[in-house]
Amino acid sequence: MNIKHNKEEILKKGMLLFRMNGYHNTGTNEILQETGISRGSFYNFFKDKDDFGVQVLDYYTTNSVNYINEVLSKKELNPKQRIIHLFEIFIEGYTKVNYKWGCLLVGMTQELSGINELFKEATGRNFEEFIKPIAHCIQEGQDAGLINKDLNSRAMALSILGSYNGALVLMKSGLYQEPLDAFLEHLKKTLKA
Amino acid sequence: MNIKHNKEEILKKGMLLFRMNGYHNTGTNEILQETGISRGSFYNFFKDKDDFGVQVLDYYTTNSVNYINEVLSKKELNPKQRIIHLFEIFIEGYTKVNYKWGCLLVGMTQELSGINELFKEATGRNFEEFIKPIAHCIQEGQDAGLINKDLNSRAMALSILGSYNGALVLMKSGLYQEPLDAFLEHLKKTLKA
DNA sequence: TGTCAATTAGACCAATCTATCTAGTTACAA
DNA sequence: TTGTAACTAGATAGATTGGTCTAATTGACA
Repeated sequence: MNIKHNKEEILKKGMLLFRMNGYHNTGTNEILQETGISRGSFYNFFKDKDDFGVQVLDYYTTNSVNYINEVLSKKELNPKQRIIHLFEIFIEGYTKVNYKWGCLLVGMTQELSGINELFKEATGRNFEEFIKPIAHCIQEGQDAGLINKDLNSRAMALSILGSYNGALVLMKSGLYQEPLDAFLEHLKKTLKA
Repeated sequence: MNIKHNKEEILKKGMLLFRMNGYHNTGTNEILQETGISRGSFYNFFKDKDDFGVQVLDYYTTNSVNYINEVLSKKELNPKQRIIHLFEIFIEGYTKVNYKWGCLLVGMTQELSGINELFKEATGRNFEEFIKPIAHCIQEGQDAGLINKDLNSRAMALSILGSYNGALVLMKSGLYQEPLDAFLEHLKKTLKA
């Protein structure tokens, strides 16, 4: 009696494992064991581990960006409030899992972009997907006079996303909540009209 | 004819390898080959690979912080100018190696802090060493009225260091110079009196 | 029903991983 | 000179790695 699996559940589990334990530190055996899939099936779905890694990353970004779009389209808040709300939600999530997780995209960038062109292409492309909706919402805020125009919307999105990622790294390093609070303060100041 | 090695040259080479290729992606064999040291010597100097990793990280931080202290004590610049100058120098360095490197401390945090208590202790402790001199210089600038007091010096240092680290991640992901420029803009605005 | 491609199972493989172990060498102090 | 501890060399080990291979099974469609 063979068991059928679909790609998405494998990608989801891989996302979890890579995010918690890192790419090189997660073996294919662990993936097989955790998903209950057989080796043959895995290599039927994915060319190799790198191919799987890239697909996991794309899956992560797709889901994250969908969520971002959802939050950033809440009509009961103005554009500036939406941005702040978005990062408050994200940070609350990390607090709830005791600061043990990180952003998969940051992790993969750090671990792989320097040594593997396939992943470098993927991380750059995926970051662009994150930047787009944030820059768009900032632009809205700027047009409405709610957010200053010291930087154009893309540069401001880059600066904010960068600060956020850096705060997550500091959090994970053992500084916990403090850098996250500092980031939120910084964010509010950055957006000030 | 046995060859004598000293710990520092091994640490230096390990630093280079971990920084370029990551911790899990660098095997002990590669370390032995690159340093020319024998397996026996390596395990005479270091308890195991993790012990080596932590010592490499400490070595990296000690050197970096020494350099930071040097730059931040240049009397021909005022405290605010020194901070800006510091990050401009760092960024110039990354530009020169074609954005291929990253901060070892960020890399080790991302790869190891979530799964290894030894490294979590080390990364937190090492980040504190980076924060100290920066916060100190900010405090000087605030006392002199050159830097605003929207945040206390430590929180501002956290925010800046976080933003810087995040910008390096974006750089490495394939966005190259753009996030670095956005960071420098942000830095100047953050410090504005 | 018969056919065929997609999928699954898991044994197997070569390469690589970290770490240990023994034997030999060196430096230095008594 | 001898004793001792630090250091070096490199063979070896056992576990684990990513990936391949063959055979069996499945599902969809002719």
